[in-house]
Amino acid sequence: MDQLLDILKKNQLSVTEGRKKILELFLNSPGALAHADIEKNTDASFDRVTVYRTLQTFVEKGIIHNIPTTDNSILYALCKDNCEAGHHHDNHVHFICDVCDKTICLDNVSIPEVKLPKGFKQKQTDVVISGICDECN
Amino acid sequence: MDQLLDILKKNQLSVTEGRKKILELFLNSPGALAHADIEKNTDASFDRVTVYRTLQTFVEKGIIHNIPTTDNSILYALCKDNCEAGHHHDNHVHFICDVCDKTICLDNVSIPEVKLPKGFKQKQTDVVISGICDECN
DNA sequence: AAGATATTTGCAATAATGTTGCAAAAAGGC
DNA sequence: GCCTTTTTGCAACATTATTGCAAATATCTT
Repeated sequence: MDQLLDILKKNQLSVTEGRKKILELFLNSPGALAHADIEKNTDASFDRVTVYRTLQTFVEKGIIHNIPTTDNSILYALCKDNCEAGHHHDNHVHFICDVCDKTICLDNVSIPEVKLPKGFKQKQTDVVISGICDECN
Repeated sequence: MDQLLDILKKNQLSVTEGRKKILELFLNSPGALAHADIEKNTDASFDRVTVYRTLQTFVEKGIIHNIPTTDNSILYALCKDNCEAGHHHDNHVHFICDVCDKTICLDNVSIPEVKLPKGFKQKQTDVVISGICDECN
């Protein structure tokens, strides 16, 4: 029943206040979160270091993944479906709204095929589209 | 004849040592550069602040553009062709090599069309592919 | 080419962001 | 409930980025 515990246990993580709260944030957030967002929304109940380490752990376990940005920040978003195995399958497009500044995972929009020149071996493809999102339009 | 002066003057920028040297770095670099790379390669002849401001100016003028990354760094690369007008047209794919860690602009690989859900307005599309580049393969 | 004006640079101070070691606290197993 | 393992928080430190202002440099004018 409790989705939080479920996810944590599935990944062999001890259930702690910090992890629960941060994971809850992600579950309730429509878009991606930056480290700063998380610090804000946990109203300083955790040490900065804990947030760093929790995010790192979640990425390693495949609970969240990070999204490329053009500024010097890291955005994190929940992995859907079958990422939890340990390796990521984030084959969806990320959208950044220029108006509300939110980043959204467009789970239904899949990454198109890209043909690379000879000699290049392709492993991961990230697509980030910016513009105006449906809510701000 | 001097490409450096040409670019700077076209963009109504005063020609200074710093700008010349940094722009030269970009012209001689096959891939993208991070702020740290630039500081290294100018062997501390400029203040860090100058580098920051120069990069910012170049981005504003459309001489360089920045490339999304999943770590907390900003990569910059020269804009080709007709970016210089002021707004960017970086419709090429960026490739990050997992081995040599270089980022390369694949000018010949164009960004595929992506259909967004209703309500989304698309402005800029960035595609970042990681894997192994032709030199490391 | 020299002076006047506008722009750019470097320094210093400050802020923001990220990392590491270690002892105390909390979680999981029995 | 006790013991072992894991996680947290603190402190100190390292790195990266920003701002104001005076000095230096570039451009313009004549």
